[in-house]
Amino acid sequence: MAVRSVTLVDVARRAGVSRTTASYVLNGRAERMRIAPLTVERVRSAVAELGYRPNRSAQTLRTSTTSTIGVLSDHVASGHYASSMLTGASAAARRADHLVVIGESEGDVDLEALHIQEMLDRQVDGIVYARLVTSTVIVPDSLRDQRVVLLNCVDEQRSYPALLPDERAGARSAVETLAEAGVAGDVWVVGDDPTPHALAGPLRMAGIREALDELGTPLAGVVSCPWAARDAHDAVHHWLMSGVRPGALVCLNDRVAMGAYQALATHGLDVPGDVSVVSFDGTELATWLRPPVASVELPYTALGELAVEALTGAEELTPSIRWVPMGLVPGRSVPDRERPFH
Amino acid sequence: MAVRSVTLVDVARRAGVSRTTASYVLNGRAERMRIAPLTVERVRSAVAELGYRPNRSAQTLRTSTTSTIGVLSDHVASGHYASSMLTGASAAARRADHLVVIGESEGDVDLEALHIQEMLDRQVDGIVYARLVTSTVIVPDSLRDQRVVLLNCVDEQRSYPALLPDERAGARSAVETLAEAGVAGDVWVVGDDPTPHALAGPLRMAGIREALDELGTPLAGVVSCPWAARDAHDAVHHWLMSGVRPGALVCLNDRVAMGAYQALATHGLDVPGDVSVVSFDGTELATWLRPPVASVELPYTALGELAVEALTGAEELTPSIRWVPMGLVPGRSVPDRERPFH
DNA sequence: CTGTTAGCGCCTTCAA
DNA sequence: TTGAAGGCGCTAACAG
Repeated sequence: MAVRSVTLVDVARRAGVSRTTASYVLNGRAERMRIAPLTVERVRSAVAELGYRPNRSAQTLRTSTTSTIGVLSDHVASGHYASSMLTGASAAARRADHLVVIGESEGDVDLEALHIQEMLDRQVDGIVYARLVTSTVIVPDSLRDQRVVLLNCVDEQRSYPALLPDERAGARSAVETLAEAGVAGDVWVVGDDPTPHALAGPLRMAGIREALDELGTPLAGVVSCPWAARDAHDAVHHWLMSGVRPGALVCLNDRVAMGAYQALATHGLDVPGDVSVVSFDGTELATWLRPPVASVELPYTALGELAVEALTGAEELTPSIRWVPMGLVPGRSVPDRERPFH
Repeated sequence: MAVRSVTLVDVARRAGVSRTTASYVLNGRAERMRIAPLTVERVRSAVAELGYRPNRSAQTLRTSTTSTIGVLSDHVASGHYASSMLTGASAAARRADHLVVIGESEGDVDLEALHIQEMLDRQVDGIVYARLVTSTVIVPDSLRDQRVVLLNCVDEQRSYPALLPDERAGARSAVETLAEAGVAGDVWVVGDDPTPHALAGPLRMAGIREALDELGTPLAGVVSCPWAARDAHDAVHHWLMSGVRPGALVCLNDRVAMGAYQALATHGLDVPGDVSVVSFDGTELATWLRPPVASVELPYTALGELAVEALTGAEELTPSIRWVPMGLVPGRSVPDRERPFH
């Protein structure tokens, strides 16, 4: 334990060179300093033989950098699927030889402040400020002048670079999926119920409307309900009671789709035989439904990766919004496209 | 940015004392060093007025401690609900004035080794070695002689402290729930299909058998299937085709319960009217089903908290297994207990 | 290419 | 109580 670890001096001695030379070699300045290849080799071997590892704290004290990225979130690490954002962040960090430290505020501003303080004290090289639900945020003052990237949120003043799921484009691809299957003629939306500060709902609606417009097909109607399985079930059930028989449903998230499925089943309606369904979020739940529902996926992993890449990369950070593409998790909730034989 | 931050010297000067004194005050040695209360006060104010924050790297360089805990996991951060372990870890760390750094190996040993290296380089004060699925592991050699706590796993040699969900007790409470509702007379298990290295299945089965034994009721039977919604549906559907009409199902996890629900619905069986159901894992899925299924919850948050508390606490770490209680997420999948009127 | 020198900010004797 | 001094391990400018 306290075996006094191997230091640069040891390496230098072993390689028969000066500390300076050893340092240069390890910092990739051998070239510039025109150090003999043989010398470089000797240093390298010494490092290997001794199992030398630079002392990060010493390096930090000297350079004020830590090769560490902080990820600050409200609930991202907990409960939900959104934590795959951390997977993306961790992977990207690894690639850049960085490590990720996390801080979950659980929506508590004071807790958040403490985490920020801890991270700044540790001189993280950058901070990802993330939200579980796409929203507009007020970035704490303590983060001013720090390297920050907003993930799944934007600040009112647009003074930070932000990464957001491209919900509009995602919504369009949902509609296109229906169109390709030839069932875009009678499309209903289930779940329109914008939560304050949540941006996804309106964007999804906008994308759906746009796509239908281009197809020259009107939106048949909207069934409003909160984004929860139970509420969706009740709303759709009630709605179906009125005798409507929709051709296709666009559910604004997977839980809503689950509720809709339950109601459709109660009414003896088959998916995709009688009704086609597409959904949003692309959670595992989508694949568990029978049949699995085609769902426009929230690109959490990509968001995490891009945020960390921006922070670890050399490019300057400039205020901007970057829309990250959403993929489509295929399902069997839409009929196979009729393929003309030729 | 490079405004040369406030250092201890500044504080000392401002307080009109020596660096030594300031240091003592900040490290809680004022008492022992018999420093005048007034002096202490002056230092405290100086700290506040200057917004002084000790430089962590300098402290680390000097003390070899970082107030940082590493959490190493295979997939815990990703996709699944298990990430609430990180919430627990983060919260416990915060309470102990520590921060959590994460490393996700994605099941790759080399990647894991790299993360371990990074963490050790940064001199984390302890490491949580975690697994998404309860399993037996081989702890990497590089972790020997480090402060390590195993979370949701054990090593063959039992040479580390380990935290495991108390599956047996959890299973017993599942059966008790059925018994209290008076429906423990015809209990079937759905999902027995032990994955290699996964420990939960056998423990759950054992607990169920024990509890039934004590009730003097035999286990009616077992429907085997992998722990997936689709497989469970198919297995239960097939089984019901044979005409069996079970009184109660213990599903070995929530996805299995979901599949069972689907099959029961197909056969016109009502939950809990015709069949009672209890399940395991306590994921959100359990609450989304109709009716929500009562589920024995995996205590991920508690596991995370306990692991970090063990690491940040003063007590010595000794090899052991600590069984962490599993709560019951209530549902409406079991009839209300008949309450005698009196 | 190399050795020297100077800190980075903090903790911790030691002698005053 | 305090000032001086050493050192944690490393980087980097500078004069050979």
